[in-house]
Amino acid sequence: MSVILRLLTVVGSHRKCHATTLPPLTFFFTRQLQSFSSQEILHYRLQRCSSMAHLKLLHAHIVVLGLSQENFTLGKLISFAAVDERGDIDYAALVFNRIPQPNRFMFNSLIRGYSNGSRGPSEAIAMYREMLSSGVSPNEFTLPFVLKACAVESSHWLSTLLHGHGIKLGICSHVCVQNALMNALIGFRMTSDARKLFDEIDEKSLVSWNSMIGGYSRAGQTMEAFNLFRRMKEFRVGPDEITFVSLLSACSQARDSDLGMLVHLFIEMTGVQADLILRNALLDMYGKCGHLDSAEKIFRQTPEKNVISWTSLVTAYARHGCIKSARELFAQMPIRNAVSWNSLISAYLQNGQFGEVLSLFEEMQDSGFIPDEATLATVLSACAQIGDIATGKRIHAYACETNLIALPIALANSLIAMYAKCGEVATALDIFREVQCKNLVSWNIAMGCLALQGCGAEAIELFREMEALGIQPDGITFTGLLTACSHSGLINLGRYYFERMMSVHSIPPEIEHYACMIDLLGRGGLLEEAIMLVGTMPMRADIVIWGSLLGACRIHKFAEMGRVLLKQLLELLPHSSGLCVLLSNLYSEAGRWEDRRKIRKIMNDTGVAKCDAISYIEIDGLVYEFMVDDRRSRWPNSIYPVLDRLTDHLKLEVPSGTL
DNA sequence: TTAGGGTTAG
Repeated sequence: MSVILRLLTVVGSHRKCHATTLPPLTFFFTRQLQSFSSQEILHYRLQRCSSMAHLKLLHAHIVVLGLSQENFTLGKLISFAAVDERGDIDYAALVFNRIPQPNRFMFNSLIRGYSNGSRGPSEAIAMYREMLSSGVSPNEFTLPFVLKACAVESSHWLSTLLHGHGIKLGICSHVCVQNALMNALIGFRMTSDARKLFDEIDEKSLVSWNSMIGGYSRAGQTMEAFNLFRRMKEFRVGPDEITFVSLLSACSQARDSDLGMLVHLFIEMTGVQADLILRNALLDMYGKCGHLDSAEKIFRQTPEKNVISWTSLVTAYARHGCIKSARELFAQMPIRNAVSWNSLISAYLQNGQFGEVLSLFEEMQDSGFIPDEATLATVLSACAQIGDIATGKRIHAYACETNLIALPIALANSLIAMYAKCGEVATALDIFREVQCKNLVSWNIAMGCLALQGCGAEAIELFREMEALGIQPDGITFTGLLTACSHSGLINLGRYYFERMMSVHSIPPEIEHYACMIDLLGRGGLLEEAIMLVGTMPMRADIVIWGSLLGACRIHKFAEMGRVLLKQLLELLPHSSGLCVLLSNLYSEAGRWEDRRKIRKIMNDTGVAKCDAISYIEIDGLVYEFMVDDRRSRWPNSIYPVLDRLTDHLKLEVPSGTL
């Protein structure tokens, strides 16, 4: 039968080309064809369908042959339109909606199509509901697709309900249903529950192993992923290319090139076919781990690269300081998408080239690419850094236009940060209050920004609100809270929260928490307590800590203590420009010009350069960049008298020695 | 009578 069916294609093509003069062999098979019904031939052609145009032609045949009521035939038609990547789900739905009593196969095809689609999986769930209300019973083919839709929609309660349906229908023992339930839990980040389910699967398939290894990889649990990989051997299950992709992804996230290289070796030893996805995963692993030569080698050896191959290498260059190479490679890309643009744009953000971020954003739109949430969040971050509130507001308006119902939480958080850092604290708080599904990041941003803007009391109030709502804080929350205490001079409250952070919330203090506390104590004149705290730190004090301490010495006129501290530190960190500048300033204030000259000479001789601090100001929608003593001719002369007046005003307001 | 699940870039 299959031989004859294969030959049918030959007959079909001959009919097109040689309608009048068929060769004798083809003529023989044409006679054989007569033994098949028109319906059988149609089914065969539907199975071999190659495009929507082809499908529509076959649909016309169905109508002409009077088979419009044949559910089996229509099922095949719907299946192609709904499921095949060359299909059209709307066409499938159109046909489906004209069928008086659609069967289970048709429902399953549409649910599968919707769960794979880019328009969102809610239609898959709606179709499942319609299936139930039509009295059509789901089977083991139905549940995996609805569960997939649930995982994307984050409908944990719905997946629990479906689990119940599965038990009632007696299909939960099917390995595909179990894998789908496990994958839903992985999607909800309930990795340990997924593992329990995995352990309960009697006859695990390769997909079960790959799903769980992939789950650990996505959760950043690298060791668990590798432990499970080792156990595959005990169960006599051989890995495939998908197993290796998940393992490499785990290595990339952990920046563990040793493990990654072992996986590479294993791939070569097992002789698994390295397809494009696996090559891309290898490229990404080497790129993220900073092995640019190996990443380039894989890139060169990949014959048919896709946009992911190119973007992975652009990202690798950008993240390892080769921004010029990243830009050049980006220019050579034969195909780009929003992710490629975002990769380059965020590279400039990380590099502190905020003006370049904004011009690339313009270029991206001029090239016809639609910015997505990640683009907007990156550009908002640049706006926040340079105080470009005008562009920030334009992005806000754009985001509201394109997200008619609600702003995605990550974007809302970026907006809160942008407004707060640009000084519009009230607008930032309005957005924060309006966001329905705030996450911990939202609270941390709002609190941190209030603290930095000097609104310490408001930040502390926000923390109390958080506690009252039962939201568990993290280390970042406490950095904001302690900064708020420090900037408001609330020494006792700072001590209280620093202690509670460990005793109540079990959060071990990191170096930034110590820095806040030392700053708080130093500003309060409690130098001795601050120095003692440095002594109790489980990690080495960094330049920020010493800077806080030295700053306190300057404010409180402990000049001699500062100089002793600094000279000792300079022996430990001779190339620290920050320390050299601090010492130089201390000598200037004490009028010790010769010592100041010496330290400046050391800086010049040893190549310790003072980093130029760039400031930005936005006036009437234009962002101006300037440095200390910056008298470049492009600024209007009228700016200088204003700056001088501001400096005089500050000198009157701020205690001497702090300016 | 039709068929299914797991993987890569910002």
